[in-house]
Amino acid sequence: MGTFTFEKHERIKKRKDFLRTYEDGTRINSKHFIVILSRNQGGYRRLGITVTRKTGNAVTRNRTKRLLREFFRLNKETLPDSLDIVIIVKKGIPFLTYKNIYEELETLFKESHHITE
RNA sequence: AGAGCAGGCCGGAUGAUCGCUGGUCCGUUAGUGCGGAUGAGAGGAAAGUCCGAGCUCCGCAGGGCAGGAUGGUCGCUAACGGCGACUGGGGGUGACCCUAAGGAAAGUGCCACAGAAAACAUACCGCCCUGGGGGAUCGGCAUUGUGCCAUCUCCCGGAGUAAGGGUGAAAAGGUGAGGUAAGAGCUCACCAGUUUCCCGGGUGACCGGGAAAGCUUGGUAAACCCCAUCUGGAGCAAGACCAAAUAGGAGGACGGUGAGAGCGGCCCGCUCAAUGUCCUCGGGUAGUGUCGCUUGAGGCGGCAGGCAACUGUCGUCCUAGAUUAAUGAUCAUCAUCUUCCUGAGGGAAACCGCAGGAAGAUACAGAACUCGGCUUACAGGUCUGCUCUGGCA
RNA sequence: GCGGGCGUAAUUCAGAGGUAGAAUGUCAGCUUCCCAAGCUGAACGUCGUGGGUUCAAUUCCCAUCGCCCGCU
Repeated sequence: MGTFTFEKHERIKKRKDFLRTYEDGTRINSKHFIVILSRNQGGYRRLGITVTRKTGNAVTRNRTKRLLREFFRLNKETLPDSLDIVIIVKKGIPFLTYKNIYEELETLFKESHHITE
C-alpha cells in the first residue's frame, strides 16, 4: 500500500457517519472551512467533505473537493490514527489553488493537535 | 485600407512524479477479496430544462366533451413548437436581417384623456329651406292713427344635409369636375382598396393580366372566441430481480356484490374487486445490493440523388459509466494574447512593423437512462464567401 | 433527475391594459421645559433584465437572470 494513496475505506460515505461526527466532534473554524474532528473505532483516518450548492457551480464544487482530498492524501501521515475528519466548505469561496488550501489547513491542524490529544 | 454581413472550425500542447473510477487478462483464494499487467476515462455547449422522441410502468392506451399546444405554403424527419426552400409584410445604400404571418362582411367585449361622434351616426355646432312671435331703419308705398313691403337681427318650432369643425394613436375612401336651396359616390374622370368572376403561370402559399359591382366595411383575436391540425398520464427517484430463518403476507380458483378503485377534469366503454372457503408460494421499508447502464434514429470518409434540409449505398471505427458521486494535483518546457522596458529602422509627427527581456492572463463551464433540436454563457484564435465606402494602377 | 411558486418604495404587501398605491420606517414643522405619543407635510420607484403585441404594458406573450419550496 502506497503512502500517499486515498482508498475507499478512508472515506466517510454514509449519512449516519456524518451525523454522528456532527454530534460528537470538535468544530474548528477558519476563513473558508469548518473542520469537525471525531474519534472512531476503525483504526483508520477517514475524510468526509460537504460542499453545498451555495458554494458555487459544479466546477467550483468539484475542484474544491479534489483539492481537499489532495491535501488529505499528502498529509494524512502527520495526523493521529482513528480520526474522522469532516470538512464543510463555506459559501462564497474564491478560486483557490493547492497552495492556498495547504497553508490554511496546515496552520489549522497544528493548532488542533492539543485538542485531539 | 477602413467599415460591415453570413457561415464553418478550434477552444491550449508535451513530458515527469504522486493519485482517482471502470473494463480486460494473469496469479492467489472455498468465496468476498488482495496483488500485478495492460489499455480507456467530460463538452461545444456536458448548462438552462423550453420542445420532440425512444425506453419503462399505469390491464388495454379505445371514443366523445373539457383542457393544453401549434398556426403562410411545400418539403425533410422516428418526431417536433426543429430544419430547408419558397411566398407575403417590415427594415437596411447593400451583403443581408426580422416576421405567433388563419379568421374582425359568425358572435360578445374593450378603445382612458380629448373630442359633436370611438361604430346601429336616432348625431352637437354649423349650412340651407320654412312656420310663428318680437325689435330696428334720415328705407319704399298708402297715410289721421297706423298698416303693408324690403333689408338686418333676436327667440321658439319643423324639415333637409353630412361639404367644414380646436381633438385624438385612430374620424366613416382621396383629388378634381358636374350637380343642388344647401349638400352628399348623388353622378362622372383618375387614384387607392374590397369582394366576385375569367385567363395565364406555379404541387402550393401566391404572382401577372382583365372584367364587373359604388361595394368603401375603424382598431384589437400575444381579449373571449371561431376554424384547422396534434395531444391519455407519469417518469430511470421509470421499472425489474435477489440466498437463509419466523410472523404479518403474496398469488391462483370458486362463490359473491355494484359501494369503491384503475381514471389523470367529466361521460361512455373496459377491467379489477370488499368479505368468505380451498389450494399454492414464501419475503419487506432489507444491502445507499444487482440489473436497467451504454452499440446508438451512432461517428468518420468516399460515391450517387436532391437548390437545400436530408436520403441511399459502400468502407471503416467502438469512443466515460460514477452513486458522499472518478477524469485531479505539483513541477518543467513550449504556445497564444495584453501591458511595460531596451535596441536598431521607417516617418515631420501621431505611430508602424522587427528582435530581445520582464510581469500578468488563458474563457464559459463538469456526463448521471439515451438520442434529435432550441435557447443561453464563452478569453482568444482561425478559415471561407459576400457587401459598401475611399485611394492607387 | 422531476415538479411547483415568487421578484413592485428602505421593509411588508396591494394593484392585473389608461397619471403606481397602503401600512411601517426616514426627514421637516407644530405641540411640550425636554422626550414619547399625537397632528400636518415632504422625500422615496429602471415595477429583476431584454425583446415583442398594442395608440398605450407593472399588467398580455417569448426569452433570460436571481431566489424559495417539494418529491427517493
